[in-house]
Amino acid sequence: MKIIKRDTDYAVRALCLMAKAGEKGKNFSVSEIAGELKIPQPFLRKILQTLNKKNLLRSCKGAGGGFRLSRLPDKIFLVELIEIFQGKMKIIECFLRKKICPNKRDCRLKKKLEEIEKYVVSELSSITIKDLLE
Amino acid sequence: MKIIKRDTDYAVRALCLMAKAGEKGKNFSVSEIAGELKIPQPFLRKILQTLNKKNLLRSCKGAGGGFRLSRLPDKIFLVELIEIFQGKMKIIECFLRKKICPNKRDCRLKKKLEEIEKYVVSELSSITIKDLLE
DNA sequence: ACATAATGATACTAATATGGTATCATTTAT
DNA sequence: ATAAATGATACCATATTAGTATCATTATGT
Repeated sequence: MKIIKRDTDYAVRALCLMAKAGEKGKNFSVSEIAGELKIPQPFLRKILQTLNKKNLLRSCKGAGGGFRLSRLPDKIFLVELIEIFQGKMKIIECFLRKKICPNKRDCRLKKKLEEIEKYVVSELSSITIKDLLE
Repeated sequence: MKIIKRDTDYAVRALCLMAKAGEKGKNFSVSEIAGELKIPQPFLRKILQTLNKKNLLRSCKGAGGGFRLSRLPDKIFLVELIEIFQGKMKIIECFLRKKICPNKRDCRLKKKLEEIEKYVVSELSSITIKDLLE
């Protein structure tokens, strides 16, 4: 079972490319990036538009336009990207949906799952696009 | 994004029911469990058959037959159930698929993701059906 | 002004995974 | 023999994921 979906993956790669080449403020057109990374162009376009809406990129319309990073690579966190494209990770929810566990509040399992989830999120929060470059 | 799928969830609940009621060796028919837990019968049947194939249950055909646990509840691990129905969790794979990361072996990211994955698996391995009962 | 090259918005389609049914064969208790 | 169960397996329905198409808008260069 894969935890990272394709769009998240593509987003990460595109951001890395931009960060790598990144003289400050350089615009990248979708076709430029798609060509380089061999990602289907219109799909990537949708992805970058999403990143733009979420303020991770800034866009410029018109000839010579494109996208550029709106933050430094060390301020773009993996967990953020995952949440944008896949929503928050929920490890817990299902087991507890119909209170399989009789003593609701202080169930050991719930606590343990919450711990795991917190750990994962916090670790993923510590990874940035910059970390992927070096 | 939900990490636990429905069949895993149902499997857990069914096993819990069996463990809870469990005088040693008691058989449960599919319809009995499905009725109790309000799970669609034929779907649950498929799930229990899978558990039987994986030797978590033993089955008995014919009138009065059914399924029973083939292990003590404290020997049935969550992570095992997840892997049966959903395959191994793979956090890493995707980011590294097309070597987004240039220095292949000693990349910090890879190590970190591996760490996270190991932690999650080991923590899930420490949770058993028995833990869900008390 | 106009052609061109880009993104914005959005609707649509294709492929795959998930959730669930149906059915026939086999086994066992009564 | 019959009824009550599982075994095996093929099928169907729905949801999610992956990707395309298209028209509108905006900016640039001539």
